[in-house]
Amino acid sequence: MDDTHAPHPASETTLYGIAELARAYGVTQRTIRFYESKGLLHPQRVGTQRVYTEADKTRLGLILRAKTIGSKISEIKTFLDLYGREGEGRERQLNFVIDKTAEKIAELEDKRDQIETTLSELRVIHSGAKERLAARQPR
Amino acid sequence: MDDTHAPHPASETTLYGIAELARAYGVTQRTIRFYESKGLLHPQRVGTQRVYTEADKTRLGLILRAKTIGSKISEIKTFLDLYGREGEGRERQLNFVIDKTAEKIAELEDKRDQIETTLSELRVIHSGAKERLAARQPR
DNA sequence: TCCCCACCTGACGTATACGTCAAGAGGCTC
DNA sequence: GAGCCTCTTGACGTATACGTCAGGTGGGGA
Repeated sequence: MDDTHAPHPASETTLYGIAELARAYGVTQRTIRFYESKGLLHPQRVGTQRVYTEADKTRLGLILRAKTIGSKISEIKTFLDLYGREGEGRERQLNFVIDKTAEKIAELEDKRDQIETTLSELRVIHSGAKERLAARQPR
Repeated sequence: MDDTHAPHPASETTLYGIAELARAYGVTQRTIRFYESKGLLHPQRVGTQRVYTEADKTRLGLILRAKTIGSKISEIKTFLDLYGREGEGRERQLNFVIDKTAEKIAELEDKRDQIETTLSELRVIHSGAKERLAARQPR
């Protein structure tokens, strides 16, 4: 019965070292430690070493996605809270979640629209340049 | 015939001072000068004072939009070149424009998709919280 | 003419997001 | 048990994007 270290099933109890996690997302270990220092991650420890669960991994994924869509790290903290705090039924909490999500939604919709505008402009430039190139080389 | 300073038509020859331009976009004069120092703007001068044309204003608008969708200033420079360089027919230029626009388009489409993903998640959280709040207050 | 106002150019300060050593500890292997 | 590898915690360095003085200039208005 030597299945104590079976790594394949990637079940809910799979654990990761910092190096694995870093490779999984293409970030450095320094980055992961930095996020922890900012209160975004709270891995367990085995002695001094950090051990990450599947949930931690998911959380890091959310952090990185939040970053690429333009959130600052200080904002990401409350952002993550929204994902985690749904369950809380206290009225103040609910109102907080409702307000903050509405705010974020409006913000992201605006950003998406600006991206769409830019996209259509870039497509015009792109196809225009292609046509002009084709015109120079009739065959 | 004292129409030498008619400011209303906002025609193509309307000129702006740095203060007006700053107010128009809600940025500081420092920011505008900073962008100039990075080669993003090239206003005319009257003595030492900067004078901006309608084209300069449009350009600043593009810069700010590029910023909000996540471009770094060093990237914005080549980005602006794409908008201006369409006319150039030299083959290398055309290929450069085609490649760079394709690159940017792919990048922005990816970012837009991540925003859409986040938006739907936030909408779920938002309406979920609203329902739960309604359930606590039957009337 | 004096003064204020808006503008100018450095130059240094600041917040964010990490990168990069330095120095040390625990575990594996030969 | 010596070397090597991976991980750890500081601590300082760096790039970006401005903010914030300090000190100076030119044009009006009272």
